[in-house]
Amino acid sequence: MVSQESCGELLLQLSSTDALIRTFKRELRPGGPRGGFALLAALHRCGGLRVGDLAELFEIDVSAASRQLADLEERGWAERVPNPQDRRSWHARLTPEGERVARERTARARDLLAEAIADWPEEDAAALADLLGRLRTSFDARRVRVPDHPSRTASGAKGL
Amino acid sequence: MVSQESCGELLLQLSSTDALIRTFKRELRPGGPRGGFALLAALHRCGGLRVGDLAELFEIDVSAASRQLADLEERGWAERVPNPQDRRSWHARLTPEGERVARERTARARDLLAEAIADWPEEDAAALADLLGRLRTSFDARRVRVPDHPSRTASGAKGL
DNA sequence: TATTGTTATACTCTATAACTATA
DNA sequence: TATAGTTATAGAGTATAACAATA
Repeated sequence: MVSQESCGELLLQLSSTDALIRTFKRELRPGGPRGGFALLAALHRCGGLRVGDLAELFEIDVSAASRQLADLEERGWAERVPNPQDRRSWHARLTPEGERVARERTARARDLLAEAIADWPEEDAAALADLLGRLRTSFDARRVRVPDHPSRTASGAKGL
Repeated sequence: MVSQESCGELLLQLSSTDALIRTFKRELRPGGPRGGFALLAALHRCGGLRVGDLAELFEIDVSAASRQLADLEERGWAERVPNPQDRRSWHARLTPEGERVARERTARARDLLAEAIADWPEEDAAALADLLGRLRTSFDARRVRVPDHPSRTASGAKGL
């Protein structure tokens, strides 16, 4: 059980992290396309994903995921391949050029982060990543228990 | 020094946290106004703040902060009081009704978070809050070293 | 009838630029 | 001339709703 004080403090830091992420994204933007970079990274990491998977991964509506994927296709970075098991859906995957861009962009983001926490001990960075992962897991579990979002069934990939 | 692997993993978890925060905000929205809740909480916590302080706190442009504050004023939750030392700026503060709303909304957010991490040990929640705070500090320090954003001088309140 | 996905539309939020007022 | 803030405008991103196709 977590005390009210700790929850309040964590809430505060999450708000601060929201601002941090916004700035991080903004600084990552110049010199490259912005919309759908997160999708690009997910496809780079996970390989073939359906539109519904992407929507669930980023907790956005399917329509938003569809639009972002279309954007990646227009840039020649992603393509849809037919899904023989279910012809309603497709598997989205990166083109070779998309893979190249994904690698380049991911490296830039990682370097930006590395620069900021250069003086951190290794174990702190690992601990933060671990705790954030568990926070996401706890939140996803809560949403399943409270079925206010019937459109989200929490069936698929969650890791990113 | 943090390894490339840890940085990559942390980057991944930050992306996931971005999605988490988006959902958290969305679930907090119904039953109340959305825009500017973060400002409301900041004013509730810090008391009188200038528009520039708010912009810096949330890493948004002054114009965005100005607009959000105007929104709070229209709802009767905030007001500007003159600053005798510098008549260009004002101190924004909450009205009694604004204080009430801020308390109610903060409590709801805290409960939502508390529900999600109910089975966490106290020390993990505290550790996560601490690490997120240090992440923000590290990022702010980096931005000062690399003066690409002359409009941000990193002089004021930073805690939220 | 339920599910997967697309498109059209409206809304929220932010950045940029031009502007006013004060230091 | 520099700083604090406001307003107008444009852009990015998301949600809602209506729709088509398949299971």
